[in-house]
Amino acid sequence: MSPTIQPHLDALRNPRRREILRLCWRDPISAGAIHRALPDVTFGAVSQHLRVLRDAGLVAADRNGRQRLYRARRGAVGPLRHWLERSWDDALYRLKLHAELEASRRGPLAAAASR
Amino acid sequence: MSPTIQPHLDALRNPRRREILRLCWRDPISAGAIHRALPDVTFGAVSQHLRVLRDAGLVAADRNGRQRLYRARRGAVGPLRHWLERSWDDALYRLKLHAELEASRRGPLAAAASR
DNA sequence: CCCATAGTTTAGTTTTAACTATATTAATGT
DNA sequence: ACATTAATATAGTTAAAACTAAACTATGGG
Repeated sequence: MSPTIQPHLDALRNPRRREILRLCWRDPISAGAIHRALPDVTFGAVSQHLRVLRDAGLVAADRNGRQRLYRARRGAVGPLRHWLERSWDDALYRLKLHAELEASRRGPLAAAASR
Repeated sequence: MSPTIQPHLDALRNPRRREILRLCWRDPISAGAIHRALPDVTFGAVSQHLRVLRDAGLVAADRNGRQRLYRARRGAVGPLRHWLERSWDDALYRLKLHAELEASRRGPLAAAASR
């Protein structure tokens, strides 16, 4: 029912990883640059976060000489958004209510038939 | 920047809690009924999950005699959805590209002025 | 008041996440 | 080949999450 959102939720749950994802959202950025942007985390920790994000499919890396450029896979956030909409938002629920209301406006018989 | 999504992410990250939230999504349901619907979790654990969901504002409880009826606060999922859209989806990004494209169509000068 | 039912809370344990420090791999320049 | 830079991987530690079992609280019926 919720096929692949678990790793996405796990990845985005961590504020540090959200920050890292933001850092590579617009333009590709090297792991080292990310590390320098986050003063109080070791390089190793950053690399581990990047691995989680990569495993979740939220970022991708391209080799560029001896550094690795990370970029957010922007579309990868879509499924989570979609899941949120489908499963949890009240949009569908309201749609249903609206439909029933419409049906009842067309008269009791029509409303009963539509159920 | 992301004001209150942390507890929501923490709460929804756990599959068990997602299931519990689903159980009280449509109609109010007692804690005991939730427990009975989740065979391999103790009552205590269910109660703890409910507390997390309650603290996150995702469910509310009404007393009904000696039982407590839980119901999902459907609208509470909105902020998370909104945050996802604003922060992470590529919609804004595409909107920006689209605007620049439009500007460039109106001629180089207009495009330059719009920047 | 006493007992049963419905839930919550607490204490303690196990599992998992996040981190540091260190070792290791891979690419480049000399 | 060797040293340097950029990054990943691993081992071990600490902190947080999830769970169980048992104690506790509150409500309603006799």
